[in-house]
Amino acid sequence: MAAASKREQIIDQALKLFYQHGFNATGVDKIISEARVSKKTLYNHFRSKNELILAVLRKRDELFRNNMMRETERMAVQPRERLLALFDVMGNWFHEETFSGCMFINASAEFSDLKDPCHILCAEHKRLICDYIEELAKQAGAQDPLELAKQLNLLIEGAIVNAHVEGDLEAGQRAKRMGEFLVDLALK
Amino acid sequence: MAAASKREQIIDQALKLFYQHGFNATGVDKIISEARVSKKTLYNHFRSKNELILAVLRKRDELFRNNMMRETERMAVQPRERLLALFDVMGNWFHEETFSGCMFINASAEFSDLKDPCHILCAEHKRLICDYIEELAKQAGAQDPLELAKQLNLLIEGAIVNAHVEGDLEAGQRAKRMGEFLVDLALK
DNA sequence: TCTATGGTAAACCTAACGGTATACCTTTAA
DNA sequence: TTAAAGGTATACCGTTAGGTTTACCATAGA
Repeated sequence: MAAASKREQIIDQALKLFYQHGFNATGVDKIISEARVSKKTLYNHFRSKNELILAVLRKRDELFRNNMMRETERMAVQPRERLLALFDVMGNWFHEETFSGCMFINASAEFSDLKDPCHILCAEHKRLICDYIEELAKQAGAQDPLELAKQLNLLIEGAIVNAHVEGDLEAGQRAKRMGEFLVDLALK
Repeated sequence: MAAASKREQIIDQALKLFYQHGFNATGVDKIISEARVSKKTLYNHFRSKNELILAVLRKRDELFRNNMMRETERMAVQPRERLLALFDVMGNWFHEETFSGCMFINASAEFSDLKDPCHILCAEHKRLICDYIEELAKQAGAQDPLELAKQLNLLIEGAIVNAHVEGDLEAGQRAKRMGEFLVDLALK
């Protein structure tokens, strides 16, 4: 099998395990066993477990944001409606069986030092999501697109935590109702 | 030294370490060394590391909510103002040097199974906080105190994540502005 | 005064951790 | 055809994990 494919195989399995059980709780032995590769192969592709974690987070960021944007733009056409569709996309995610919170919030909990490369990647991910919301807010003609984006982003993060910690699957709808007020306010 | 005191000593040090570095990343050897007790003593008081974690979470819940209520009620007298003072209390917390996010959100990330005793305790903590906000909302004469409480709770959780993951210390103020809007709406 | 009780240090247990080394096998391209 | 590249399994490394055991010491209540 091609090297690139092995690499993806490792990342994909590591992503599943890290997401479901956490980073420190998941050993490399478990990863190679699930990915059906040898330890040598893993260490050929990644210098250390930490490098693998970074690769996993980068892939997750890519997958998550692509999916978020694709779904949002599929569900609504007008910018204002797209801002609100964001909450529906989140709500659907909460209802998935494998939902286990936001991987980047989870990672920040385990790598809490703000200067830790993993934590930096998490902050970057959140910033990119905020950028996307700001772009939608601009298209919708918001008075202060950045402020609206930060507000909606805060609502989304609150909803994710609500859904994960308290198991409140309706958090997406609640956040959407709150978001509607803010969007109306920002667009009027 | 009295037994009860040793127990508290262990819990206090474990709390610091778990909060700063996470649960799985903190070994019992580190805890006993920092708490200056022998391993035997730790295992006399706690059946396992997991039991210690539960004890730590219970203590953190008690300390955190007591402080939250005390500070909120010290900062404002009128129920409406107390609802908003909650965000100031959070904002001040974010600015503390030792701030490392919400310990219960962090714990939920490492013990992601909803049926895990640790996760259950985290959900309970969040519910108790919501109960307190609901009580304030009732006193303020909100039309739907539970709904308002859930909304403000979501804002608080969003602000905590914002502050921790992105290092945005102004998240408390942003959440307060959003909260003001919702409180006005719920009281009119 | 005696004896639990609960403390101590330190050795020890097994299992798992992240990571390396060895030896061999398969694919692929010059 | 051959040799490099990258795969495999497996054994191994030192360290650390959670947890137990041993032997001894200090205090306090009957």
